[in-house]
Amino acid sequence: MVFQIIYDLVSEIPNGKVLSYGTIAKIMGMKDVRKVGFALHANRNTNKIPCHRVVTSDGRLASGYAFGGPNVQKELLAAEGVPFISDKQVDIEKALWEVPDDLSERIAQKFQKYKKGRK
DNA sequence: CAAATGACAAAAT
DNA sequence: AATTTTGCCATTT
Repeated sequence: MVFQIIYDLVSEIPNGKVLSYGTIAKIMGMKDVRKVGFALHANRNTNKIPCHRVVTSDGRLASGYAFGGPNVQKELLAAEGVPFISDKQVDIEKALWEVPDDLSERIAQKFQKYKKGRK
């Protein structure tokens, strides 16, 4: 399922970097960013999936439903060296991870393949 | 099976 | 400039 694809990508985010929902959607060629977050929320394997490295488009942390609270998320990010502009806003410009072309292509292909096979 | 839901984002007011 | 509406689709019920 697509959730797994999203998990794969998120799992590749290097330490100290973040991705926005919109970026993930763009990489996957997905037109709906909501289900990106939906995927993360559906999954509670926060120990396996670094969902704290996923932020909103302006670098702010996602809504309060983040695995234990935004404060925890901030802690985790700060501990990884993510630059913060203010209390709950990361410097998205500097912290945004530039996904390697080969990886992004691979992810996109996975999604396309899945989409094609589905129904 | 039809309908509701959802950690967002960009466009339109 | 700030707030509201629209888009959009996999998953779940």
